[in-house]
Amino acid sequence: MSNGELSTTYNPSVTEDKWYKYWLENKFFKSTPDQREPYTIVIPPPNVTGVLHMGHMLNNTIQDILIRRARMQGKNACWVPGTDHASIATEAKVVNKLKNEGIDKANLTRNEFLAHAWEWTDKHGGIILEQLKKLGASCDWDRTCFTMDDNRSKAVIDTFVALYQKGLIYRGVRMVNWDPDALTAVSDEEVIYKEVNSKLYYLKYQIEGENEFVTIATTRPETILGDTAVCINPNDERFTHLKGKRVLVPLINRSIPIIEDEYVDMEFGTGCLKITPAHDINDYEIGMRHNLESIDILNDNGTLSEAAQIFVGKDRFAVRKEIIPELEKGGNLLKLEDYTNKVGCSERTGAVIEPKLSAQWFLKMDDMAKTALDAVMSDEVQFHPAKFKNVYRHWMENVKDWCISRQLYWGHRIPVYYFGNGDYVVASTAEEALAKAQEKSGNKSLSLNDLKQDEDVLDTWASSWLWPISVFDNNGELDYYYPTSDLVTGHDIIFFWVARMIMAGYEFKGQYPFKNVYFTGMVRDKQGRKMSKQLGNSPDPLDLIEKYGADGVRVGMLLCSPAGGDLLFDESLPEQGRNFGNKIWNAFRLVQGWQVDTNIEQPEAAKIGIAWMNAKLNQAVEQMNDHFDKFRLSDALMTVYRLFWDDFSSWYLETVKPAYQTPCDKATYTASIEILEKLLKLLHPFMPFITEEIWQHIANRKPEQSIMLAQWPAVESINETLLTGFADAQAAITEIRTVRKTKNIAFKEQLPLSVIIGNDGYSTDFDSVVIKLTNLSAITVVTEKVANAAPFMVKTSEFFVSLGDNIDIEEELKKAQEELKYQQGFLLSVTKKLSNEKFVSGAPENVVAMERKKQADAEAKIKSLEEQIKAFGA
RNA sequence: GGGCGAUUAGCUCAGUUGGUUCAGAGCACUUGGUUUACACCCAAGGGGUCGGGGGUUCGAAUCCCUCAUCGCCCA
Repeated sequence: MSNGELSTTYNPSVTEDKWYKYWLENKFFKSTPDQREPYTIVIPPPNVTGVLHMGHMLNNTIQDILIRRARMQGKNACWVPGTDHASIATEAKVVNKLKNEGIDKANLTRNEFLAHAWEWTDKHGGIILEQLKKLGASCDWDRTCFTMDDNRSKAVIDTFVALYQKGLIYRGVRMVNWDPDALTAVSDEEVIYKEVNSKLYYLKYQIEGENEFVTIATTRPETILGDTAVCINPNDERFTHLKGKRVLVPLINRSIPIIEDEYVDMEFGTGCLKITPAHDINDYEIGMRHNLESIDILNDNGTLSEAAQIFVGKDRFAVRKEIIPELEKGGNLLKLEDYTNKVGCSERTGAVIEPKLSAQWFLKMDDMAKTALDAVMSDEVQFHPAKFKNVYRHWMENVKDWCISRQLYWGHRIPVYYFGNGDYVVASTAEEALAKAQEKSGNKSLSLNDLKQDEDVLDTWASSWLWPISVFDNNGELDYYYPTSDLVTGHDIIFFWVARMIMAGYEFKGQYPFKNVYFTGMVRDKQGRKMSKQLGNSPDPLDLIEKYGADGVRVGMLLCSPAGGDLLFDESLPEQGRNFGNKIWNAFRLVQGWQVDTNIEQPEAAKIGIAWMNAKLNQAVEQMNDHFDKFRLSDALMTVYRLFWDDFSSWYLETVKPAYQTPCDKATYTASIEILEKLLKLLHPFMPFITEEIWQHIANRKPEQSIMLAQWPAVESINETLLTGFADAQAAITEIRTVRKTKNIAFKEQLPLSVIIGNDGYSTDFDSVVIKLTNLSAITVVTEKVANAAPFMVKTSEFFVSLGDNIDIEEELKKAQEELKYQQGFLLSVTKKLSNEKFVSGAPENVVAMERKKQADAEAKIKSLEEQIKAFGA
């Protein structure tokens, strides 16, 4: 095949789909338990509501790199894909969709609503997974799981029952974060605090039986209707006279006590605090301490309830406006101040969260949290980067019981069954529940109709936390694949998900769920803004793939992704990835275009080039392995990037390539192909498509010979002497090129080079390479300085490019003098160091030896430069 | 308000136990280039008091203190 048949630019769009299909058809992604060591990743299941965004691209690129490398290392690589039902987000989407169709959720039964939700899920739920295929994700698709499919649901329900029986789940009335739009409690982690400009209202409460007032400050004047006390700090001398008295709530004239609690900040507002236990978490706690009544003035939808007495049925924000003129009329409004405070909003619906007292199910966290904390602090589970251990510890040490119930339809229904008088049983199925209920009540005539299942569903994370366990069948698979190897996820869900999976792992399997957690950063735009639909600053990943190829995008993602740090994405990155693909493509085109002539001998330069390239390759594999072990994936990529671009393309290929239209010897051709194949293997985890494309061009391969299944290169011994000698030759080559450039000497014009070999040696072994790459007529070893030449030094060896009439004495003299000055300064600092007795006695031997060598080298250079300057006639 | 982390070249970031390779990489930039694999390219360059100040040490980007700025998490 001549390279005329291959396009000069690589075109990903014609190869990527082809190879993905090929891999799928040959079931290369499939994993079943066998004798090999397993390497397992469970995907962080994307929401069924979502579409692929840049965060997924990053996350899944990383997982695919890890899984492909593990596969090439001969491990049984298993990447389990799946999706998450995302109860509140999905329910909100479905409610919205129904609203647009004129259907009100309130008019639907649970089952009718669920039918709509399932329809929605079936239609949209798999979109992301399909999109991941475009990225090249090598998931075992036969294992695709959904958090609400039968097996996963059973696991969640059984877990609830087991934890309940262990006494870890309890029902309690607690202050929860209430989302008045979604009509459900949400977890602390689902509340986003936003800074808003609001007002601080100063309100006067009349002291009962007196004509005196106390003033309190609040941002939420409508909540006064739920006040059950006014609180002062017992140490506040301004209010000593108020102790033991009562005040009247404005407008409704309810008499409430003045209580004392050190919680009150004497500096803030007026130093008097109104207490509304039903609608503020701190007030609730004070209320508990002082046995205060809680008056819940809000309905679930955020309107005022009968308990408020006035404004009943009006939304809390409307009341906040309307109550002000009333207070003013009653003489209760002292003043208004502008104020910025943070308001909690629902992550899902955006609604302002209302702290609300509510009966919910809770899971005790203390013991589980302790085990999970120890696991991470002792590095039994390793975090990458480790800085997240701190964040994790802080949360774990302050963990609160987990509110696991949600007032929604979409999710796993709580397996609690009530029968008569609020009594209940907990069981996996209604039938079991009935049996338990009959026993508990002693009433054998109870029937299924007498049981009423709890209306609520479980928090989505109550299924996600089981994910590394529940995705495997318990028929031996779980034992083989669990614990999994690595987890790759965003650091934003360290508490939601990672912490809880670790808890679940120890609680249910007695072992960690994964050995390593790789935290990715958040993908931001060039200006550091989070990517969002509202801002419109997020590129569509599929458009990017279309434009730059999946390989290009993968490389682009990785180029800007240090572990855990946010990454500033911009299109120059996938562009760089695409360019790299093109570089690889053209290097291949060059090699495969060579005509092989078995009769010609291998040139010396080629022989050296091959030996050197192999040494470089081994060195790079060693470095890459180290980077992979430490989860420094962008460094691993950069290592192979430079190996391919700089060492292979710019140095190796230039060294070995035959002159234009001349054939290549057999040995060089074969070695070049072997080297290229190794490089492709090292690149494969990062760029699966182009590597397979070229791999298949190189030879006719059977399916089982796919590069996907090839062995990751082993590290062979590295010839250090060769690397050093070649590096010296490279330094000389660069110097010669500079001479050509500054003197405007065309490459075609041959030049003679002379060398005086210095005391640390210059190996003439590499002369053939130097001659070829700089087009020299000859290299001559001399003992005297050469006149009319441009001099330069590599280490202590002196080189002379003879220039004849091209020489500019003035300029060379100036250069030499500058260099002399620098070397003298350098020598001075080294000498100073060496004459410091403390340094010589205190520093390690090798460091001192190094300094002595620097000294000797500098002295040699100075001597040489001085002679040179003399020769120039100065 | 509490905690955590960061600050290194124009930009994004490495820099592992203080000491060869310690001031680096990629991109960007400058200059030159149709040397037929690649202009999605080649070659050669310029560029940083390692946020400020203080300290420990023979030696600090690295350890300690302090100030400044920014970011994140929690309340």
